Amino acid sequence: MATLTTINGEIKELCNFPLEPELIAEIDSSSKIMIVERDELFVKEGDQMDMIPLLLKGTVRCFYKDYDLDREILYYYAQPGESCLFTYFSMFDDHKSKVFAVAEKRTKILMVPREQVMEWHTKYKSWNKFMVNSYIKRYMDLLDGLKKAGLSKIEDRVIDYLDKKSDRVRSKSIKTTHKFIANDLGTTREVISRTLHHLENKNYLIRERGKILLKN
Amino acid sequence: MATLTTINGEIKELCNFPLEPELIAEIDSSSKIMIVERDELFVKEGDQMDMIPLLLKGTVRCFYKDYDLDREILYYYAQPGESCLFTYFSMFDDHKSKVFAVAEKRTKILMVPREQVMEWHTKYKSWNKFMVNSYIKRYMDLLDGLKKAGLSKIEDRVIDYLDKKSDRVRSKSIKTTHKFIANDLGTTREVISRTLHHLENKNYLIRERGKILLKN
DNA sequence: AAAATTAGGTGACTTTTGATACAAAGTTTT
DNA sequence: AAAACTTTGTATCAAAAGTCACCTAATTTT
Repeated sequence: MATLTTINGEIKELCNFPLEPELIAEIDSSSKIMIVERDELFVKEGDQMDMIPLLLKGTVRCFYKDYDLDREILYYYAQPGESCLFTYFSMFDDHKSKVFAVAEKRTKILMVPREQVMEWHTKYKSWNKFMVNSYIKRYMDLLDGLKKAGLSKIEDRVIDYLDKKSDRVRSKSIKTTHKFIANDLGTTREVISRTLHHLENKNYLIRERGKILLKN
Repeated sequence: MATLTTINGEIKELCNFPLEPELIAEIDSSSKIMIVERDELFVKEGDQMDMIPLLLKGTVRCFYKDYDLDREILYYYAQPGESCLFTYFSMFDDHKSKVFAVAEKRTKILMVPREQVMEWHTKYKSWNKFMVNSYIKRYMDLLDGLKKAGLSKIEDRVIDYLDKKSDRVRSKSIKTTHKFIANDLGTTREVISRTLHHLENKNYLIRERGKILLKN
C-alpha cells in the first residue's frame, strides 16, 4: 500500500533549473511524498483528485480504459521531473481522474495540493516554466508516438518500445509478456510473438519466458 | 499579402470566459491584428517568432515537413480562440518556428509580442487559464488522432476527416482534392479515391471534381 | 502429483493497405 | 484548338497485419 511521508528538501530532484526559495518553502510546507510499490494502481478513473502527483523517482504507466472496445489504451509513461498531465488537466473540469496510473517500479511521488498548483502558476515564474516544460515534453512524446504509429511497421515499433523500456528500467533484461507489449502497442499477442521471433532471428534479442534480453 | 491593423476591442472574441480589464488594456496596447488570406503561408519553418499568433477567426493548418520522407505531416488545424501551440513552444528554446502554417480560409489573427505572452502568465490568472485550456484542447485532439490512427481503418478516418472539415467550413460541400486528403491522412491518393468511391456507394457522399458533397 | 492457469509457438487464411501502371476526363495555358 | 497539366478511375499485385485454431511448455493452485 502507498505510504505518505513528509518532505525534507528532496525538491531539488524535481527539475533541472533553479526554483525560487520561497517556492521550495511552500512545497515543503504543503506537499507530501508518497511511495508507491511496483504494479500498484494508485490512481483510478473517477478518483477525486485533490492533489497533483509529480514524479520524483521511478516510472508511472498512465492509461485509459476504452469500455466500448474493452481495451486499455496506453497514454504515456511518466518519468521523474514530470507531472501526471492528465491529473493536472482534471483540475480544469470536474477534479476527477480520467485515467488509471500504475507504478512500473517502486516510485516516489510528490503530492501537491490542487489549490497551490494553480496559485503557484501566477506566483512563481519557475513553477510556470516547470509545468509548461512538462507539458511540451508530453506533447512532443505523443506526437512522436503518432508519427511512429502512422509511419512504421510493428517491427520498428516493438524495437522502439523495448529500447525505451530498457532505458527506463536501466537494464537490457526486460521482464514483460508478449500480451503486455501487445496491449501497449494496440495489437494482438500473436503479432508480437511473431515479431519477437523475427527479431531473435535477426540477433536483436533473446526470448525467454516472461523476459526479453536485448543484445547490442 | 498579410495585413496588419490595430485592435479595437475585438479581444472579447478571444475566449469564452472573462479576461481582466487590465489584461485587455495590455493586449490592446501591445498586440496587432493580422489578416491572412486563404492558402497563404504565413509562418515558415525557421521563421524568427517575435510574436505569438492567436486565432480570432478562420482556421490555420499547421504542419511539419519531414525532409527524410519528403512528406508533409499534418499536426493540427487551429481554430478561433486557440494559439498556434508550436509557435508558443518555440519561445522555450530558439524562438524559431518548427512548423509551417497556412490559412485554410480568410483568417484573423491576434499577434502578441513574445515577452508579454510570458509575462502575462504570472500576471493574469485568466491569461494562464486561457493558455492552459489551449494546451489541453490541443493535447486531447492529438490523443484523439492517435487513437484513431491506431484503431480505425482509413474509411473511418476519412469520414472523421471530412466531418471535421465540414464543421470548420460550415458547409456540406467540401472543396478539396483526393491528393490533399491523402496528404493530411498520411496515405496515397489511390487509397483515398478507392475509399471515397466506397463511401459514395454507401450513399455517404457524392464525388465531384475538386469537391465532395456530404449527405446526411 | 494432478489440475488449472498462464505464456508462448506456429501455420493457414483473410482483410486492409500500399505500390504500380495506365487510362480517361476536365482545366489551364499557349 | 492543341498541348500540357491536374484530377480522378481502376485493375492488378504484393506486403503487412489481424484472426483463428490448436498446440506445447512452464508455473501455480489445489
